[in-house]
Amino acid sequence: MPTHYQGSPREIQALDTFIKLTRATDSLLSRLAHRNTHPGLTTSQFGVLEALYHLGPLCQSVLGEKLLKSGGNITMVIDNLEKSGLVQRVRSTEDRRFITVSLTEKGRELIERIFPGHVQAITEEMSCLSSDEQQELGKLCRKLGKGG
Amino acid sequence: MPTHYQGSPREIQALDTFIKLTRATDSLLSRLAHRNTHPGLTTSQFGVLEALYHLGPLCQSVLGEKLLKSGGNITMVIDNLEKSGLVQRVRSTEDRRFITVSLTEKGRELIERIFPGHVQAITEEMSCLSSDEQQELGKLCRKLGKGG
DNA sequence: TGATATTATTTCAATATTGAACGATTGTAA
DNA sequence: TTACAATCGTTCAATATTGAAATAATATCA
Repeated sequence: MPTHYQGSPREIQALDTFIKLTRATDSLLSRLAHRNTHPGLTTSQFGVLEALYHLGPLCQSVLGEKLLKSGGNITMVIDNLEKSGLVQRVRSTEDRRFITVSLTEKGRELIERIFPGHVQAITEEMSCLSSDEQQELGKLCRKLGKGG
Repeated sequence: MPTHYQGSPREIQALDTFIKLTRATDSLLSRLAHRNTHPGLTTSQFGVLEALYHLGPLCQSVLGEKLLKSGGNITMVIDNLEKSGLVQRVRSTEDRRFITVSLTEKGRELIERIFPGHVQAITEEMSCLSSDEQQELGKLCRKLGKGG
């Protein structure tokens, strides 16, 4: 999307880079979504299962931090995963404010089964970049992600 | 988020790069959202106004392509912008399937007023990367966005 | 011309997402 | 200890988002 914005060269470059970044990410996520790499799960649900799979049981607030989502959102996504029998809630006995969310057997079995296909799809979609380019992209994103 | 995934080196690198990319973008967008650079507008609404401002009047399907959103979504976002009096719908007379969406005076005045602040916020958030780094990031994103 | 396919938009159900308000619980400090 | 502050999760209203089904209009082709 061209912008024609009359700003300083620094602003124009920042805006141009920002647009390329967000469009590339949107486009990549959209292509991945259409591969149906996690059938029967929404992207958010898949993200929660993946986090619990790799990090172990987590309370909802930590889950929200990891996934960069609000508390209200986590409550709803966990609700739906719980209805599907993929995760379980256990209220902590030491501090009764916390609820620990963990995978059920069904949830673990599911994420273990579909995760390899997910990785393969990502690998294919990233294959337009060489190994060196991926390395460089990762480095720049790491720097940008931490913020100014 | 560490993954501990036992895949080929190629898969591990792709997954690592993918995670860094999506987290950097999420984090950047989240930081921008908290700057309240488009008060009273959602991010989607701002995106529509911005597109119409830079590209001129567009029909809804083209708007959906530009913004990478579904038709149903565009209908709702335009509905809300129309209620706010920021855009107007006009059904095409040549081909009555099309609806042209354009900015109202109020909409144009608004986007003209808030766009500079939006650009400034982006410039500040991107300032952790040098000009050369932004150039490089843009190039890599451009390549990735087009897909494998 | 008439049947069929394509395209643009709307509608709907389900889920996501946020921010604010709220209740429950725990920590803190006078 | 008692008031106050902070934290965790839920609820709610509004909007977003998708995909599928439905409608309307146009294009194509036999």
